[in-house]
Amino acid sequence: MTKKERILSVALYRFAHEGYNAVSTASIAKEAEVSEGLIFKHFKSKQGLLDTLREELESKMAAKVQPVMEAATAAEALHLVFDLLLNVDPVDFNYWRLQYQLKLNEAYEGHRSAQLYLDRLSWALQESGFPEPEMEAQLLFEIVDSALKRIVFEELPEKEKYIEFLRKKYAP
Amino acid sequence: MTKKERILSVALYRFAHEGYNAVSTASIAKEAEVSEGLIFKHFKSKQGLLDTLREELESKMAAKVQPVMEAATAAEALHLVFDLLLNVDPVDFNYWRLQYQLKLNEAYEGHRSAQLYLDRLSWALQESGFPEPEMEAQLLFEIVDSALKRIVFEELPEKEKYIEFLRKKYAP
DNA sequence: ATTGCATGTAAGTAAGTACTCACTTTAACA
DNA sequence: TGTTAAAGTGAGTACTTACTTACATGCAAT
Repeated sequence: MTKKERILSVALYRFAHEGYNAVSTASIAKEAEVSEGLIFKHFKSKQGLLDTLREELESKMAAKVQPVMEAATAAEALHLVFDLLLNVDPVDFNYWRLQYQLKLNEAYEGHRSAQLYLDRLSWALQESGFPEPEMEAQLLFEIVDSALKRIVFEELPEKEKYIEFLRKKYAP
Repeated sequence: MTKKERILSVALYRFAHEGYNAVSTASIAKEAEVSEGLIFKHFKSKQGLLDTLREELESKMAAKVQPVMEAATAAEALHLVFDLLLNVDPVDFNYWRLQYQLKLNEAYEGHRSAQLYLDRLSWALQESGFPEPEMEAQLLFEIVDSALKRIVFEELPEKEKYIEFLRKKYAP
């Protein structure tokens, strides 16, 4: 692990758990055992450090969603939505926690890709015979999002049971 | 409006929109047009100011949930869950936004009263014939919570339509 | 009248903030 | 082997932070 990677790793953990503003560059440097100046050599500013983490986060999000976007049939797409929840890698938990931190403040641009995902859900639900596919898609989106949140914050002990319970409602 | 109330009002708005750590006592004092020292006279510390807001928030939450807890029948309880969403007072939006800020970090003690609310939903859903009332209650809780979130962050334009869509699923 | 007390302010303080700068070390390569 | 560029440091910068202190004002009760 290079020093640069150590900075990123510490920053990800601290930003995800305590929030961007609560964490100082000095404390990141100390925990990563590097000089504070090195943070600014590599990332130009504290915001630049966050931006780097956000880029990593966004590519992870895109990869996660891809199977649903590329599924051959509507039924398969709906099935894969729940696989996505079953397969969250604990190594990535802090990236998702960071996402929930970022979503709160700034108007956060997950909007563009989120709309494509919503449209895809809407299409799949219509194909599957749901009478109000658009609202149903919005609801399903919120359900999956809140389940993901509970998973990464380790508040969902009976994960598998709960996900199967959800799946029955949309992809029986 | 007394100076004390002005401090609380500015702090609520800023904490809710920007987050506790991003807002300085100096900037609160300036916006409320009082001296910075007065904040510490009244609230002892910045954390004390937040605690005061949190107490107000908690009593507002208890009042919101009360009708559901005291409903005579299960069907009425479920019906009232959605009224709760329809009747959120825009004047209180910042209190709910603050709640979503606080929930993220600290382990936030909404847990005790949340469990009572969950038990109540579980009971109502069982009475209404849902086969898995506990998971269904958990799900309903998340659905209502995310709808409230979208309402107070003004991301739900067709509020009434969406709430009726939800109500049909639980209290037809 | 005088005490006491809550409300209020202006001007501090020490510690912490993000960030810079002059400098040294490391390591690949002509 | 000497040159070059990146990686890395540690001590500084100007500024902001939460909080304190000394002092002023109005006002009710003794």
